[in-house]
Amino acid sequence: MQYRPTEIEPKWQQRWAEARVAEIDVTASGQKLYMLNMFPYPSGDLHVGHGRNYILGDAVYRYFRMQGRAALNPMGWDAFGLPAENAAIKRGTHPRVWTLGNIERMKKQFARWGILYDWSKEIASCEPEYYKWNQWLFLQLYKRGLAYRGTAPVNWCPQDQTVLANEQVIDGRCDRCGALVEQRELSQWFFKITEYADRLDAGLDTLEHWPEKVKLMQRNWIGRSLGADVDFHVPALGKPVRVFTTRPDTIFGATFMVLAPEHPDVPVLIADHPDREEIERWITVVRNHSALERQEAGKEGRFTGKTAINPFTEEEIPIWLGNFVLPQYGTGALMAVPAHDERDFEFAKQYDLPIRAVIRLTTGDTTLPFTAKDDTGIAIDSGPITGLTVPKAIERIIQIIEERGLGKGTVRYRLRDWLISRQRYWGTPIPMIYCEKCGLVPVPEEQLPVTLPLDVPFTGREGNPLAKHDAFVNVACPQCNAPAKRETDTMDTFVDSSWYFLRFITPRDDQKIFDPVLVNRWLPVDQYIGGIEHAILHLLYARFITRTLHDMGLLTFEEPFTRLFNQGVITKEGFKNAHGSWVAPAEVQWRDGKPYRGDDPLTAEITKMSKSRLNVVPPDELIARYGADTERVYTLFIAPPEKEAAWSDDGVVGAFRFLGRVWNMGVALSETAANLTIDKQAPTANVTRKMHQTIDAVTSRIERFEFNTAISALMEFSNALADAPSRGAYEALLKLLHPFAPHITEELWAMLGHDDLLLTSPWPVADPALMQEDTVVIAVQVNGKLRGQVEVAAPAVEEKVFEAVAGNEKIGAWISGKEIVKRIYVPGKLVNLVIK
RNA sequence: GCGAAAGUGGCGGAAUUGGCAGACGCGCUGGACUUAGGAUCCAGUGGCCCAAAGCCGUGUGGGUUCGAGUCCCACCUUUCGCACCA
Repeated sequence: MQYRPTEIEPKWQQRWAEARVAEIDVTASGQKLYMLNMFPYPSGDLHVGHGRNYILGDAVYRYFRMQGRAALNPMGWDAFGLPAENAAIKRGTHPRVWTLGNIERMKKQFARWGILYDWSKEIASCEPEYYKWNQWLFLQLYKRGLAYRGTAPVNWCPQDQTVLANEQVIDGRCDRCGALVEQRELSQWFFKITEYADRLDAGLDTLEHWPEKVKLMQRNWIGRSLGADVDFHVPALGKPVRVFTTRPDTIFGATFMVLAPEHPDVPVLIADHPDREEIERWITVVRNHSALERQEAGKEGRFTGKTAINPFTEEEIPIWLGNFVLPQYGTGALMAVPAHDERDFEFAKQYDLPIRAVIRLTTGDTTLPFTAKDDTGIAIDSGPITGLTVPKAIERIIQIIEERGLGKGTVRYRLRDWLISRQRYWGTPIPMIYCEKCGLVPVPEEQLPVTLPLDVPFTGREGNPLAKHDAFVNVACPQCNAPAKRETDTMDTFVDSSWYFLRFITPRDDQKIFDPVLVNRWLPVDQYIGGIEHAILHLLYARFITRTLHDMGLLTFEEPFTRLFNQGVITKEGFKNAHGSWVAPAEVQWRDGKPYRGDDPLTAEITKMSKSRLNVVPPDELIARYGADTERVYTLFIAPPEKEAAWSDDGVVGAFRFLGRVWNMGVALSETAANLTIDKQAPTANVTRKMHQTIDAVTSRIERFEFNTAISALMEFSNALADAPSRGAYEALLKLLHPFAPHITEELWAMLGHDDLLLTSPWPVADPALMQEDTVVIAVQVNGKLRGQVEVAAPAVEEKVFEAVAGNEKIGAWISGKEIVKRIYVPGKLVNLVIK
C-alpha cells in the first residue's frame, strides 16, 4: 500500500472539523493556554511563505493539546485597509465583497494545511459588531483626554491622498506606495501615546520572553533621553528661549544657539532683519521639504542678527536658524556645543562660528569634535564643574541649573502621538460630529455603531468617498438637534489590531467590548506568533491600548503578550530585467548558465517571497503532489524558524521521502500475517534508549521553537527504527511526529487499530534512566597527549572511571603516580580524563 | 554614522557547561530493481592523496587552555534596525 497523501488528508481535515476539536469553552476550567497568530490582512491567496507562520503555530498548538492543556487558538481577519479600496477602484468590486471573498479563500487554505483554529470565535474587523467597539474605545479615550484633535505637521502621501503615521514613513517614503512623503499642516485625530512613553519604555524590562531585537527596536523608537531644559535669556525678546540638552555639562562650550525654522519666536527675532524676506522664503522652502529632502539638502542656516546670553559664561552668543533642528523634538531649539557634537561642529565650520573645547579626554586625544559620555571625559574651563568626570559633571550642573532657577533635569522622548485619522473609506468611522453651535460632539455610546455606508462610488479621485455621501455626513447634533456634520475620516487600521486579542474570548457580546472576568483569566496571550515587521507599529500600539484599558479598570495586566516569537521570511529566487521589473519564472530561459527573457538578460536575486516579485510558490500544486504534511514538515525543517529561509523545490522531496518511510513502516507493522518475523511489541534496548532520547529531544526542542532539529531527531529515530521495527517505539514516533505531520500520523494511528484521535492522545514522557548509554569511551590525555582509550560501563561514576583507566595495562602505566586534573563525563559522548 | 545579529562542505543547516566538527536533509557519485526513470531502495560523499597512513580544515590575525566552531583582543565581510532626536 503506497503513501497517497491526497487520499487521506481531506478525510482527516473533515474529521477534525466535524468533531470541532479546536473549539473551546472559555468558561470551563483547565490549565489554560492562549496561543495566537497575528491575524492576517485578507489579501487573497496564501503562498508557502505565509504558511510558515501558521504551520508553526499549529504545530505548537497540537503539541500543547497533547500535553493536556486547555489551549485556545483563535483566528480572525484584519479586514479593513487600503488594498480593498484600491481593488474596488481598479475592478469595480465593493471592498466588502472583495474582502469577504478573500476571507473564504484563505479559510479553505488554512483547512488544506491541516491547521486547527477555533472558528466559533472568528472575528473580522470590517464587521459592525467588531468596529462598534473601536468606536467605543475611541470615545473612552476621548473622555480621558487621550484622543484629541490637533493641528500638526503631518506626513502626507500625495499618491494615496492620505496622512500617514510616522511609523508608516520608511526612508521618507510611504510604506504602501513608495511615494515621497510631504509635510503638511492639517487638523487630525491623535491618540496620546506619548503620555505612556515612560511606562511603555519601562515595561520592556518585564518582557523576559520577547526577542531582544524587538525590545531594542521599541526602546529606540520610544527614544527616552535624560537631560535638562535650560533657559537662555534673549534681550531682543525680553524673555528666555528654552533649549533641551542631554549634555548640560558642556554648557560652557555653548558658543551659539540654533532654532528650528518653525520655532514660534522666529517671526519676532527676524522682524527687523534687513534680509527678512529672503529668510522667510528660505523658511518656507525648508518647511515644505519632506524629512528626506531636508536631510539631503545638507546643513543650512540663517543668522537672525540677535543674540542670547549663555547663563554660565554670560557671553552673548549668536542665534541662528538651522534646517537640521527638528521642531517636534525637545523645545525646537538647541544650544550648540560644536567642540563636542558632530552636527554642531559641521554647522560651526560651515558658518565660521567659534568652537571651544570644555572636555579633556583621558586618552589624550585632542581631535575635535568628540563626545565623551563616560569617565574618559573630564570637564575643563567649566567653572564649578571643572575637573569632574562627565557623568558627575552632568549630575552637578543640573543641580546648579535647578538652584539658579534656570531650568530643570528632564526626560524627553522621541515617540510622538499616534495619528489615527485616515482620509479613506474602508475603515472604522470616527464617532464624532461637528456642530456649528456645540462644536465637537462625540456620538453617544448608545448610538454606536456609526455604520459605514455601503453605497458609495469609488473613483479613486478627490479624496475620501465618504465625504460625498450626504446621508452619512448630514446628521442632527446629538446635543442641540441642529443640523451638523459627521467626521468623515476613518481610523488607522492599527486601531483595529491594537485590542483584537481581547475580543476572541467573547466575540459575539453586543453589550460590552469584552468580559473583564474571562479576559483577565485567559490573558495575557501566552504565545504570540507573527512577523518581525510588526516589531514597532502593532506591538507598541497593542501595549499602549492594553495600558489604557488597564487604567480604566478593565484589565489586571499591562502587557498583552507574555511570549513573542517572530518567524523569519521565506525567500526564493526572483528575476529582474534591466528596468528593474520582475519577470515570471515561467518566462525565464537559461543560456550559458545565465537567465534571459528572449534576448533580454535578467538578473537573479534571492528575495522575500511575494506576489509583486512573481516568485511565490502556491501551495495547491505542492499539496496535490506531495500533500500538506510534506509541506508542513519541509517548512519547519528548512531552517531555524526565526531565520530567513530559502525555499527549494528539491528540498521538499526529502520531507516526502521521510514520510514515505514512516508510512511503509506502519503498513508493515499493521500487516501481522505477512510480517511474522517482526517483533511487534518489545523494542530492543538500543531502540528503547533511542526512543527515550528522542522523546526528550523533541519535547525540549518544541518548547524552544527548534523545530528543524526536532524533526531531524525524528528522522534519526525513524532510521534507527527501520533496522529494528517495534510497535511500541513506532507508536511513540507517530505521537512525536503528529504536530508536524498530523494527517499521516492520524491515518497510521487508525491503521494500527486505534479508534481515538491521535491529537487527543497524551504526549509521551521520557524516562531519564532509560536514556543513558550502556558504555562510555574514556580518552586518556597525559600532558596534553592522547595516551589511549578505554571503555567502561555506564552509568560510570567517577571512581569507576578511574578504576577502569588505572586497571588498563597500557594506560595504567602512563598515569601511575600522576595527578588527575579533570574527569569529564557526558552521557552518550566521549569522555576525557586529563592527567598531569 | 549609531545600534544589533551573524560568518561552519556544492547547498539548507547540526554541535548543553569549551570535549570525536559537519548530525539531519538536499545535491552529487556508484550500484540494485526496471521497457524507462525526474519513482523506489542500497552504498559513498569536508579538502589534499589512486588508496592507506598521514596532514589540513568552522571569515582573517593573535591570545587563553591538556583541549577552542564555542572564551578573550584586533580586524574583515554580510544582513537587519535607526538615521540630523540636540
